[in-house]
Amino acid sequence: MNYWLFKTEPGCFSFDDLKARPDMTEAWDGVRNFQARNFLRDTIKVGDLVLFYHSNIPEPVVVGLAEVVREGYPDSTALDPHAEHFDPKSSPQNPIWFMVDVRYLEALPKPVTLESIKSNPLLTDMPLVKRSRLSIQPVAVAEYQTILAMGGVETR
DNA sequence: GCCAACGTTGGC
DNA sequence: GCCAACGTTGGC
Repeated sequence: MNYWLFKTEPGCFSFDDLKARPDMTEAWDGVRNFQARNFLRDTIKVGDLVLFYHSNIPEPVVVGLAEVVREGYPDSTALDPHAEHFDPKSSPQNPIWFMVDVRYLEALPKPVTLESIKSNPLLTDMPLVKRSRLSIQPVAVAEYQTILAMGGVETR
């Protein structure tokens, strides 16, 4: 079991969008960064838990939790010439880009802002804090638990 | 909307 | 294989 932080721009695909369509597939397309791709293709497994993060807004924030329900498979938008993120170097025989499917779990009672993450000494090693632009990031167990506690989630 | 950080591309 | 140019991300 591993923990992750997935970034999205809520104007593009928000946590509420995921909640509204819990059985949706192919939602997580368009990741075009090799490090993130490697996580999607090789490391992320069914049952892994995801912190859902909204970026590129006035107050960036972790809004909720999701669960991986399908492991890495080829990103169809890379193969579609009409898609925004089409990559001509990708092909069905040799797909370059991958995505996973996630399912809505729950919203954090108290969303955890980037500001509060940055000011927590327990979280200084997170890629998020080190100003990485990585859109798919691993999260340590202790970091995950810290953020859940900050978010007001009762740990069982 | 600005701009710093940083990943990618391509000329050499 | 270096590195300058360029494009994108994302906080502010």
